Amino acid sequence: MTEQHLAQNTENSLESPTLARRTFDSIKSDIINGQLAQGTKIVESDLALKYGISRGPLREAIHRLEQIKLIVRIPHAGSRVITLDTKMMEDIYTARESLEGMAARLAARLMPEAEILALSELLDQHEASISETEGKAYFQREGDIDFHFRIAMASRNQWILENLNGELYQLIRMCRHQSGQFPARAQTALDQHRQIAAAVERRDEELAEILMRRHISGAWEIVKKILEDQND
Amino acid sequence: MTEQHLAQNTENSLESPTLARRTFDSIKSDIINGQLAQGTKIVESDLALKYGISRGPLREAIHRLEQIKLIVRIPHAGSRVITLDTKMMEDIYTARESLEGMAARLAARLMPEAEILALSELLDQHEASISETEGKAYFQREGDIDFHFRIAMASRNQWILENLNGELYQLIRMCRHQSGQFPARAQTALDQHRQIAAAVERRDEELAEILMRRHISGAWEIVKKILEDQND
DNA sequence: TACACTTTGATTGTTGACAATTTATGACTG
DNA sequence: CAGTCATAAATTGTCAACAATCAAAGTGTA
Repeated sequence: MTEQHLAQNTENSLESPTLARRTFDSIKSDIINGQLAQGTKIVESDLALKYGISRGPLREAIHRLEQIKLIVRIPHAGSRVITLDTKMMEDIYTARESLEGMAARLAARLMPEAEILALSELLDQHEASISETEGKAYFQREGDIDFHFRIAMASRNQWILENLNGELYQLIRMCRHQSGQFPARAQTALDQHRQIAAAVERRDEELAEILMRRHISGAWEIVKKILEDQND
Repeated sequence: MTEQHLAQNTENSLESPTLARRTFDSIKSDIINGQLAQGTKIVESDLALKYGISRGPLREAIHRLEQIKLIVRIPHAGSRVITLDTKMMEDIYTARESLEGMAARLAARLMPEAEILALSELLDQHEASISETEGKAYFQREGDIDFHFRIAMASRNQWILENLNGELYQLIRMCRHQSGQFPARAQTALDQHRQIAAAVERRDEELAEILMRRHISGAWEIVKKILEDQND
């Protein structure tokens, strides 16, 4: 277990100049893909040993993880990996609906033609990947996030971009991972993405926002059902 | 200068059990009300001395200040107090418009009657404070934030609440402070608040959201003018 | 004089030890 | 036997010293 983390560290050592940052990345992916289960108690000395570093940088990593809400922390009492419940996910999807709706509006106003073209090509790729023999569930997920990421980028709004990327998408990724495979909604999602892209291309801010909000609240309805079915 | 901070610390020592947290609060208010000017270089050892603590907890405070975007930080190069420019404030007001619009919608759906009543009484107080001889600019500002805070609370959405309180309002407070006194827009704002409250009372989600968004984008237009006038 | 290089100084990143606090354990008492 | 208090273990919070890194001052050369 130590070896894999060492490998990961040396692998990331180019992109993250600081030890705390690299550890943050490591723990983050460990949480997102479930290697650190929800509700796990975090003991600083144990984790420091596991990742082969001292408590100082580990502490910094934990604090950053707390800020993006992957870890819950109580002074003097310790910290645990977050446990996703339905209410929290609803809050997150609602906030995302609001923020990404605005992002779509801004994208319709500001996105350069070249980027719109590239977005359209991305959707073509997705179309192709759906036609291929399935099993590309993972690819579809990342493709979905990719589309939403580009809209967020196009908003040219730093605050919205950072919060979607840094916090909301992470939690949604985690939720998806824990909930296992999702139903084959890929075609529906792609159609909606196309409509949104079309609205952006027509510079129809109002429509772009409305469609994005519908798209996300629709996604939430499905996630919600899955979460509720799991609680049986 | 040391004395005031010591006083502040002992004052907060009941609510914040940890030294890092208290220092975080101290530096935060120092930044917001301008005692630490924008763009000031932050030197850890200096600040640690100034606040009478070690670099460890100070570092934690700085990291949290970075997360709420009051401090900008570059690895190995140090950190500075943020400098508010027009673009950043526009991003923040836009994000706020989106989030608080959603909050108003949720408030219209979920706010209990008792809270709506209390909200109405709050607005009565504001009305009274406006009638009084002026000079209550400070009070009006805090009153304004109070109203928006209650709507955010009523949304029952933890994520939205935390982000409005923890980050956006802080930056807006800071911007207001730096921009000096604002024009006497109190009556206009109060009227708009009343309309929003009325929409919430009627459980008209759509209208509540629209009115809130107009209210905030209107506020931004005014702030924007002031900021642009300052750049002469 | 301008430019590249080296070296020095200052500042951040990291570490391990120490202090303060909480939680768990167990004895004592009603 | 239940409940409460005191003690002990484990864990977090804090500190001061050490190592790594960056920015600037200074030196030498074309």
